[in-house]
Amino acid sequence: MNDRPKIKDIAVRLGVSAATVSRALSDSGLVAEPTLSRIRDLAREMNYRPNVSARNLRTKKAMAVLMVVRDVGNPFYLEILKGVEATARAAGYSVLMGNTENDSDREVEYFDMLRDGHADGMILMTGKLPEREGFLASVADAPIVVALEAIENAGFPHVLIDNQGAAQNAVEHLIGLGHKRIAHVSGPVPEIMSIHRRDGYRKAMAAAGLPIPDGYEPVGDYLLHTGQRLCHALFELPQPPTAIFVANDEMAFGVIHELRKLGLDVPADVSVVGFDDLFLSEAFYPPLTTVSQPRTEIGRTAMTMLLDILSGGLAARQPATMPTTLKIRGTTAPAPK
Amino acid sequence: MNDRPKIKDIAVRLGVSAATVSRALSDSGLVAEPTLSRIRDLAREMNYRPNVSARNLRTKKAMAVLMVVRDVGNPFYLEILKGVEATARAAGYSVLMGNTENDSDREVEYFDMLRDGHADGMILMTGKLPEREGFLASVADAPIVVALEAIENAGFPHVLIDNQGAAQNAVEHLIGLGHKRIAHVSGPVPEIMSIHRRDGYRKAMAAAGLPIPDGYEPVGDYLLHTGQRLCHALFELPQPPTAIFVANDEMAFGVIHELRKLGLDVPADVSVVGFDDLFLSEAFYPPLTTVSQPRTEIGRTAMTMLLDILSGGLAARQPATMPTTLKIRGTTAPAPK
DNA sequence: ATGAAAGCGCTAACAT
DNA sequence: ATGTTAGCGCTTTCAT
Repeated sequence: MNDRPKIKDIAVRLGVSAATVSRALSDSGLVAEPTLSRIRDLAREMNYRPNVSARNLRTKKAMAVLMVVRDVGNPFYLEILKGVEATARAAGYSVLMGNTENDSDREVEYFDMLRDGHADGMILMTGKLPEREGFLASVADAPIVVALEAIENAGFPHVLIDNQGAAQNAVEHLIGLGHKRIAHVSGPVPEIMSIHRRDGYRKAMAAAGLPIPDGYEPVGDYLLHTGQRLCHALFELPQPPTAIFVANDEMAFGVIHELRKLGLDVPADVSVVGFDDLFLSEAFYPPLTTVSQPRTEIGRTAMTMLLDILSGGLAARQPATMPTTLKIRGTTAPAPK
Repeated sequence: MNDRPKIKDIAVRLGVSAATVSRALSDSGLVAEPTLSRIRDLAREMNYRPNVSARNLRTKKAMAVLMVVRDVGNPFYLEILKGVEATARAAGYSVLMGNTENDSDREVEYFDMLRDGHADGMILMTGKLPEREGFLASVADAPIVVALEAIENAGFPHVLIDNQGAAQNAVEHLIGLGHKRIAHVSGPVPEIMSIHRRDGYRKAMAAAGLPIPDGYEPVGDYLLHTGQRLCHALFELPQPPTAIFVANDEMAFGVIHELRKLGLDVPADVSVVGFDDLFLSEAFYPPLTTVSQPRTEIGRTAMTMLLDILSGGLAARQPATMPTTLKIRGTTAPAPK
């Protein structure tokens, strides 16, 4: 296992030069037929694999891209990864996963991996840049595509969904069902994605002339147990809601779980809408009404953009916006009397 | 971004040799104090990062390990990844994710990544080796740790759970509740993990003197919709079960979803036990009774073993067996009259 | 304690 | 169409 053959071994055994072997193995079309086959055959026979470090050093490419997310633990990212991976593989790139856990140091680390040649480009899905002065300037011309989240004023190409529109649409569905007291469990709010979804909620409420009472917009963090906690708080208000629009499915599961503990029926007493459409959302009970995003497609698009940049193309300056659909399932029903 | 400083840049600016810079930056303890600090300061100031390809080429190490799973789409692996990653990072290694989707070609590809220097070692979680003659021999002495699944006759160190014992325990719980007609939705059955879980089921049934009627052991593949399909088939049998032990949570969700469609109540009409304890299993309705595995711990242990091998240590020859616990929640109840 | 020089395995000019 | 040569950026003998 450890005595890996190198190009020179093949060259010596065949009485040709290392360069010829290299050329033959890289489909350069510069090696003539008797030699070509002999080299390829022997390479296969010897189970030859080019040493990536040597090649990368020479070509200054890693043929790898970095996909950085804020939490690998969130299955939501997995399908995006699949889209990214499929597209990357087809182009001969491999994909490295980066996990920041919202830690600024780790964010920096992944940017460093770009600089030290670990990867050639990056798909960033953590709505922020490391908090260091001058950081933005130092990476402004790096091959980076931002997906799902937005990084403003950086000039990076983006792949987005219309969070505000989708949220508004979801809340309108609730309003159409006759709900008046609709609360919103939001994401971490300084972040753009959370703000957009909340804006959509507010816009729908305003358009319908519905008030947003104090305490109707608790701020969450996309985690299951936070959904539980915030739901509990909501029902200690003097006027609890009859419907809740939750910023993601994971928290929505927590909300529904807590509702059940409180003895409330979903959707008879309280309607719930989520956002993401996780693979379990339909099998959940009741099947979750939620906003579905084309995740694989998002991954594919982001990677395609990145490949474009990597091959010298100029990336689109306006973001690609992917369509969402509201999946109306079992957690929403007409408002109780 | 593209004009990355190299060791020589630092050396020139400081009037020292490249070798000294390299030594200073690698904590070799061979550089004296006035120089040492000057080098380190300048390196930081210039934001220097050693080029990994050059370093790896020279040292013949990648400082990376490969974690290969059969389906990145399964959230089950994410927590294991977290354990692996934490341990790896602490030792200065990064972790690459490999996804085989049960495709033999892709399996080979990841083994190749070991040979071409992409990674130094591998944590394998796909209960099988690529089907090529002589393959086992060709990788027998590679730094590989097998986790969750077993690869027999290969001499690789393993991190396992007692699948059979845990399964048996789960079924005994059902039996203790008075169930007689207990079915088992298994995993893909030529594979050892699936077989062990099924053996546990059979053992418990045999010990209680309970028969396993025809059709009571449908073979699945760990996927949600397969759980649905197999559950449906189970209830077309002349004597349907009153309890089902399902080989993983994902299929268990499908089973429960289907049960509901069939108008059957869980757990009043049918009890269900899963295996895995996914992060959503408790928030599911009813909260899923299931076998919980120490996932993070499994990842940590596997990576620790791999580090040990990588640093020249001899790996334990007998597998590390991690404890499981049966979480009794809301999907199991006494057998209906 | 530091420098000089060699070389990891590969690819890409530049010859021929 | 193939060989020769140089060098990617780093670490590591071997000198001094």
